[in-house]
Amino acid sequence: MTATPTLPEMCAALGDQTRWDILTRLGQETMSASALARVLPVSRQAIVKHLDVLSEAGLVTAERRGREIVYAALGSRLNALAHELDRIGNAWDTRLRALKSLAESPGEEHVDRRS
Amino acid sequence: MTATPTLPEMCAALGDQTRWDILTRLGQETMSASALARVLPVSRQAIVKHLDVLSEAGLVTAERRGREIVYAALGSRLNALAHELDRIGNAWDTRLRALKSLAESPGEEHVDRRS
DNA sequence: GGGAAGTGCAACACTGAGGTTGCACTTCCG
DNA sequence: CGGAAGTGCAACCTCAGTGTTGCACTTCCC
Repeated sequence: MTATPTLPEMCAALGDQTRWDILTRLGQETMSASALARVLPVSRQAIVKHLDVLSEAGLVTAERRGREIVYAALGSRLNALAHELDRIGNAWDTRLRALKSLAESPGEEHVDRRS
Repeated sequence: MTATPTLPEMCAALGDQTRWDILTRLGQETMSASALARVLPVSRQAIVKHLDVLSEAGLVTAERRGREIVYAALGSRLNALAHELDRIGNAWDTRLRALKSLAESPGEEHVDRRS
């Protein structure tokens, strides 16, 4: 068990569509890298790299089964991350409420920076 | 309010150290891009780009205050993401438990794919 | 008015993430 | 044995993300 990945590292591991495709499959049934490559529109080597990232993040387990290696999605790290994010989100909002309750200056114009 | 970002998109927005630096600051006090640039070791333009990403993900709010734009960290989206991740994590683990309880074959060798 | 502070826009550079292909090696099994 | 299936390793390519600099424009305020 290597050092627990940092928060940005965990999120980065989850910040890729292909990796979610893999995780979704592995959440339904355990599969090998080759089996995943047959199902997903990427090469086996690409899948292996993603599995390495996911393994490093503690999101999948690898289990050798004779000639192949079977992977499975692991929920515990995801739950741990969820708890941490929830805690942080609550902290932000409580601070915001505290500021608003004592400042509450009018005439504020909201800006939409989204394209 | 644009379309809600997908799960990988949300995670990708949170998968960068500099953005967490920004969010941490904005979670403590509202600041402008220039103010953040004075505090963090990156240029203002880099900060602006990050703020665009964060705004797109609904993680910060922008409020024009005269000549400057003040940003604040917003927890609601983070909480929503946390709930979704928690739900998914639980689903994975229940499936794993179900499989293990009826397969339970011995002689399994665990492989460590981490470097 | 005019300078200081803040933002907006554009062009550019660099690195790393994601993906591919090719080949060698191990393992299963007819 | 020998082929099929699976994995391991390495070189390579491409592009988007992160960051920079420079300049024009708006806003505040002495």
